[in-house]
Amino acid sequence: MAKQNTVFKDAFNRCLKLFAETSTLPSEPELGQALGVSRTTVRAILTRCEELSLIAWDKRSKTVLRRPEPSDYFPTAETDSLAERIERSFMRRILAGGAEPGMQINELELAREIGAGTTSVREFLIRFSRFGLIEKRPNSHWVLKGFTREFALELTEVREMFELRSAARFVSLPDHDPAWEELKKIEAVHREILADIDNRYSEFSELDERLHLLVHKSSSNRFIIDFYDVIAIVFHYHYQWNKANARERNARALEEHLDYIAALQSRDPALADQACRRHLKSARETLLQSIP
Amino acid sequence: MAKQNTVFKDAFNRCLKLFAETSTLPSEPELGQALGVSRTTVRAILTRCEELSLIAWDKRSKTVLRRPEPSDYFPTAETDSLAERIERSFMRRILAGGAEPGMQINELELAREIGAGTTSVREFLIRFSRFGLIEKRPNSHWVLKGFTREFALELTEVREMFELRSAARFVSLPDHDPAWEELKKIEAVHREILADIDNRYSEFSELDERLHLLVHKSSSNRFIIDFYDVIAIVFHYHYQWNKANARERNARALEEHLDYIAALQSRDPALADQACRRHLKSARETLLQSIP
DNA sequence: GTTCTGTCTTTTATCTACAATAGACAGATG
DNA sequence: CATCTGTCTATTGTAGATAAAAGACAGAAC
Repeated sequence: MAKQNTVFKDAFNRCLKLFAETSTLPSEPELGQALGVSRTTVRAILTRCEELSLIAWDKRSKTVLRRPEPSDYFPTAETDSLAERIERSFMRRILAGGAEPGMQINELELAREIGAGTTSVREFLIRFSRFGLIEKRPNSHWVLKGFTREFALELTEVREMFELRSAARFVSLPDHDPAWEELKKIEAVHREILADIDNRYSEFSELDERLHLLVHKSSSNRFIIDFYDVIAIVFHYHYQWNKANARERNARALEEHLDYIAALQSRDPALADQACRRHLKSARETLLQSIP
Repeated sequence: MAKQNTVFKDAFNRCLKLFAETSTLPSEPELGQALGVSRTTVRAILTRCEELSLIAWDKRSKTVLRRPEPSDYFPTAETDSLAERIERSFMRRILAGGAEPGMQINELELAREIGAGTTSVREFLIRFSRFGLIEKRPNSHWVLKGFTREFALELTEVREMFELRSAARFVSLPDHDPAWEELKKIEAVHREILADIDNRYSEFSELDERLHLLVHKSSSNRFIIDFYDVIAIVFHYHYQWNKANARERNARALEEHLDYIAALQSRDPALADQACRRHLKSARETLLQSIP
């Protein structure tokens, strides 16, 4: 195989969901727009729909013939891009399987294990190297630096610098900036989750990312915003493997977030700075606790 | 060709220079150590030396037969790794040739122009993307974001945060830290260059990198240290294409460096902070002046 | 005349293959 | 017995090939 057709399969699945709403489909360019793919892919989707007798298609007329059934969809395992699969496999490997710092990483072995070509794995490692967890020895292997205490401290040091700076920028945003609107929405979701914390505490992870990314974005600095990727991936996988006391931890973090949000909304730099520091401090402690 | 033998060629050239000093060569492992290559490469070098009648080689005895001549060396053009060649070509292209922001970057075209395979170019672009000058549209082209005023401002904002933090860390380094020794050496070179500024002003660029990297390293933070790569590459190429008033600019910067160095040596955090700010401010202005 | 479709070309994503390089091991040498 | 050399194997760096996806263009349809 040269290229996986995951774009096609994923867009196909998303397209079937559209059928629930309308009986006639829009034009090819419009569909492409809606699904975020090119016309070439749209036509491939339509062709397949026709083959499955899901639609009747003749030039501009496209009529839905029947509701899609579960068996019409591609299995979700096939809709993930190769890069996503590699990332997941790799993270599982280095987080779950005893990954001692200093361990060597072998491209070929990794590729075989994941079932991908070496090129893809290699490109993944290059992209991943900016997270500071691995390092290349030229003409030789990669070295795993490990998710250690030092790593967490270095990460949070930069994170704190960046977020404090971003928060300071945030409070001085003009009133009409859409960030205020988004902040309100985020606040509302916080209250919803807190009201039903026992059932919904696990939604915190996603919300956390949404709030902090919003703050970082107000820095208008590509390096600060890009760095948030590092934070996001670390916390994302961190939440996945450290579930001890998740309910209480998340409840407390939600409260801190609400303080932080209120401080931002006050437009008072000193208040925002304080609230930001408080929250970052406890976020750091939480992260450090999970590291042996 | 599968892999360029630039490691061999470069090590071969460096090996010939060793001949000037000794008439008998050390063992293979020792040579490998000295040249920073594996034994396999050492043996390839020795084999070639033997072919050229440069040495007599029988097991452990390796005697130099004659001085190497210029024609024995590989041309320097062949000793650069492919990655270096790609970087240079690419930088020339986007800095010299009218590189408007928003321009599309074509992997295949770039590869043909540089005379490399697409894989290498692709990997270069992935690595390079962390410098914030290009961005990928998945399944489609790269977009050049351009060396703009905003870029320079965003870069310097982060640089200033990082360097101030590093300088603060520097003054609290223990007395026996080797950084103090290196700082002294750097100071001495500054004075040497200033004493003969008319002839040696162009050596400033390299010295600048040496000093700032030393400061950044004292942060002991991989993210701060890694970010210095971004600064270094920008200033490196910046110096190459903005030579107007280079003599005066560099002379002034050298003086500022000396103040900065003295402030660091004073171990006084407030003094260091001040001197650092002053120098960073003028470095930023210099950079901005060169952007239209 | 604008937007759509049919067709074709270009470019990316990925795999496979192979030379360069690193590295391992056993026997040789001092 | 420690270090070196001869030999062999494993892994990386790079090119080339190919299917998927993007996108360009002309003529058709509204």
